[in-house]
Amino acid sequence: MQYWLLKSEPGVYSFERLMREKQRRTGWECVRNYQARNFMRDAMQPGDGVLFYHSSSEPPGVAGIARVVRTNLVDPTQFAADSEYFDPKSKREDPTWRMVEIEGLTACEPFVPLSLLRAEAGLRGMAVLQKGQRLSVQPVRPEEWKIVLKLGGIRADPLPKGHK
DNA sequence: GCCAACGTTGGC
DNA sequence: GCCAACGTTGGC
Repeated sequence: MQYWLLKSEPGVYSFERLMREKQRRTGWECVRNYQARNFMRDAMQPGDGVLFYHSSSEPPGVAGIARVVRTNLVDPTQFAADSEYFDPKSKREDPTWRMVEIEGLTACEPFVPLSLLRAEAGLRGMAVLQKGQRLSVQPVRPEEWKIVLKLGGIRADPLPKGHK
């Protein structure tokens, strides 16, 4: 079991919106980056933990946590001709873009702003804090997961203890 | 709005 | 396969 950080602009899709979805679930559509695609296709597993990160917002930071429900699903937006995420090169029989389904679990209370993540010694190596890191799907270490939950006031980790 | 960092595109 | 040009991300 592994942990991940997923970025979303709250103006486009927020953690609050996820929590209002039927079953609190949504397909993580519209990712158009190969490295992120590969994580969703090859590495993520049902049951993995997700830090839901709000980017391009004031302030940016972790809004809540979720879990991975299903992985390596076909992103339908690549075939939607009227979508800005339409990919004319993608083939039905071999779709280029994949997604995962996630389920919202718990909001951070309080919200964990980026500035607080930066101030935390134990998070120095966290991917989202590294200069130039723009990837929208990032692996998170178990220690980092634990620290962020603590900062976000989530006392009881809702996910089963991971083991390597 | 700025701009550094990074990814993608396309000519050669 | 190189790499310049261009587009995007995302914090500030």
